[in-house]
Amino acid sequence: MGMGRPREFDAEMALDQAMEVFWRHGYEGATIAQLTEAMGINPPSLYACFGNKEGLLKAALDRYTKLRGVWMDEVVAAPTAREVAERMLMGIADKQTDPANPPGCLLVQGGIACGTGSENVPFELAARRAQNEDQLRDRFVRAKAEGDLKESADPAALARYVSAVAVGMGVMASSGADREALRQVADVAVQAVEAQSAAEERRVAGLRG
Amino acid sequence: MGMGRPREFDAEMALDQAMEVFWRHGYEGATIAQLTEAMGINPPSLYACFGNKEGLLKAALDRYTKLRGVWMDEVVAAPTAREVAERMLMGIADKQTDPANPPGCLLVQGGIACGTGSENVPFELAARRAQNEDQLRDRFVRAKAEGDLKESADPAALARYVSAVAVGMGVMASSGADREALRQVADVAVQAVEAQSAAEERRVAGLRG
DNA sequence: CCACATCTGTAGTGAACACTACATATCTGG
DNA sequence: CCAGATATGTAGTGTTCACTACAGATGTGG
Repeated sequence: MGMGRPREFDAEMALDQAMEVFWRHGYEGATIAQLTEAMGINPPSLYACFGNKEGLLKAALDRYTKLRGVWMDEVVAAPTAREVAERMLMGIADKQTDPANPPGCLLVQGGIACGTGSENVPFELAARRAQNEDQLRDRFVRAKAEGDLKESADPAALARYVSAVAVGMGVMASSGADREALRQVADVAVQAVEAQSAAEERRVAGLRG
Repeated sequence: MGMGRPREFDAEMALDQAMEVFWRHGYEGATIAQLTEAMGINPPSLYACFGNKEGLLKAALDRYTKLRGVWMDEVVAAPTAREVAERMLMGIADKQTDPANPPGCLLVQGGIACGTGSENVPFELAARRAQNEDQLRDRFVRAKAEGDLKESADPAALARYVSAVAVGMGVMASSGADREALRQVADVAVQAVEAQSAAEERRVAGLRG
């Protein structure tokens, strides 16, 4: 038996376009008409390929987090917790104001609150944000074990903190904050992580005695 | 001429109910049916009183920011920049997890991204968030003038930073973070403000020389 | 008690929404 | 070249949306 007519569009390219629509308008604000037009296909092709609107969102999120995961790996490869935070937040300041993309972060813009029938969309986004937080926490646990973070540091709290700042920056970016403003936020934010570093602790202790 | 039939509902009580619906479902996710049911009125009463859905949102935001403004006044009344940040972020940790309200912050939950026809809703929310940020900035300008913040401190950047953390905490709260988790974030965040204090600078300088 | 003005409840309005039936087109395996 | 399988484009489907026409109710000023 034959394997049927092949699809005439590139699913990944179409996903990139869908991602941008969700990114700009959010899940509920994005309409199937906008999505299909951006993807260059008709509704039946969309539904045959992705199931429904929520399936399309999940596929777009998979692609987004996959691309982002490569970058996050570079972030946590930084030698110290302080530099991890700096790379992460400075990188976010740049990425969230990159004119090649809609402002902000898809994991925030996608939908913080949704109406009846889409309640699990915010959960879905939260789960993806939590993955980033877990990756940061693991890195900070290592930093503490290595003596990079001081003994009293709480890796989970630090990871939550960096995550929270990242999300806050995303919201500010989507409401018009420019790159310089976000970098200033990142710069201040990093100082809280620095305050947890063992090197900083030793520096002050050395001055003291 | 007569002044017509008096309205049979309390506009402020109705607004409180509408506020909660917007808070929980966002602007686009909230339907007129949900709003009218929560407010205990019928659509014509809503439209006669508030114009349209967006007018109702603005009225709810006015009420929200008015109540919040009282609290913000207490926050900026703290004696030092560090304590301003601490009161603000610790208070937010508590308020955003208060079971009496939906989790998170209306100024974030209301709508970060919206569809065609509601583009100004995110702007409206951003403008209200900016008011808080301005109030913080003014307070930090004063703190710098008073010698509370060190000479190299940037009050605008600090205010943006505290605002960003507050927003990030709001998103985390709405996706299930509990009070203790938010307090940990606030605790770390405050340390960045502390690092900008003149007292901290003097303490380190005193140790050095 | 009457003219007028405003509110309220019922019952819709057209538009936009996510989604799909169906006929047609294009492939593979035999 | 045919049968089965999958994709595509056209043209809808029913539902839900924000919003309102209208008639009756309830107030004030004369």
